[in-house]
Amino acid sequence: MSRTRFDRLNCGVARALEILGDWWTLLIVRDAFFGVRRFADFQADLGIARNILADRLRRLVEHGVLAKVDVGRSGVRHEYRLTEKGEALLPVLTALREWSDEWVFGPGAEPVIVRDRATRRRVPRLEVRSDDGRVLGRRDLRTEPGPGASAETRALLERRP
Amino acid sequence: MSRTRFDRLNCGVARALEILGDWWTLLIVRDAFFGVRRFADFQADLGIARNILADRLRRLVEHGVLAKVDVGRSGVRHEYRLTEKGEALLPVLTALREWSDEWVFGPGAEPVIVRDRATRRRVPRLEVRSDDGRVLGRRDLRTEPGPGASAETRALLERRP
DNA sequence: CAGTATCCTCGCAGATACTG
DNA sequence: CAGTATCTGCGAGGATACTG
Repeated sequence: MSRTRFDRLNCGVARALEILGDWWTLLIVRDAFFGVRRFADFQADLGIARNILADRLRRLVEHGVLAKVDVGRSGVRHEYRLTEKGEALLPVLTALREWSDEWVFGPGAEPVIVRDRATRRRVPRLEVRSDDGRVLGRRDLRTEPGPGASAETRALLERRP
Repeated sequence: MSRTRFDRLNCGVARALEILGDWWTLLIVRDAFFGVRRFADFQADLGIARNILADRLRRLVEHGVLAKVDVGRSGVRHEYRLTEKGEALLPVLTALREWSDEWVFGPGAEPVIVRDRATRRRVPRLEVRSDDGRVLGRRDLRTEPGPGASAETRALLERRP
């Protein structure tokens, strides 16, 4: 059988993964954050096959993460630019990079450092926090059905104390 | 040719994706955060094939995200529990869920609401912030080579102003 | 219950040639 | 330059049967 699709699942993580969850997509988005905009530049930087790249870019445009903009004369050049929806992925990429910096590369071996342009200081770690500033872990959180919860989601959450 | 592997790439996002970037892995981790611990429970909840689930669990244990714990008598029951490294993925899952809640489901249609157990209040959005509390977007950030940067990473970052 | 062993099918991906 | 078309194949993923 073919791959199970997640786009009907009543779960935010699943839906996001249906769009972003394959091997290449988030790397393409990362490149977009770094300022890459042209087909050839994505291709050269990632070493991805041209047809795969074309497919991923098309999907990202369909989902509104990137916008394909005609630039220059006669539509022979295009650029792929992050939309607002795309830029909203910054916390996702940041969280992945920070996790990897700490747990895969190890502290002190990060390939990239990110600073606030204004203050020149390193950006504080991305953490789940409460109103009053406490850092929250899994056990500090309580999940409950939201307005968009399906019956299954509701049942699932109630089974789990 | 087979898939390009990312585990030699000098990039945090790529390394993280080499571990987490397939279709199922982050959903398994999400379930673990929800409190799922048993093979059969993962299988029933996700509808994933048993051999694929076994493979993913093994990989997650190898990478230290989950720990396989013998429980009960004579090693006939096991549980998979999040390690510290695994729990450190909370921001990643949170970022994905929040992005999806806002941009895929739309505001007011979130399947799940997350509250701070202590205050009962909803958890503030995960945002990249500066020391002084400003919310930072892509253009507010400056990336530079870190201590673990390879020559390629260094060159890449310098090409991009 | 928690897997392993097999088999099978597509989808993902790479390589290359071609086109407006 | 920015793709499309075509070929090819590995392997991810699904289904099922079996086992300690």
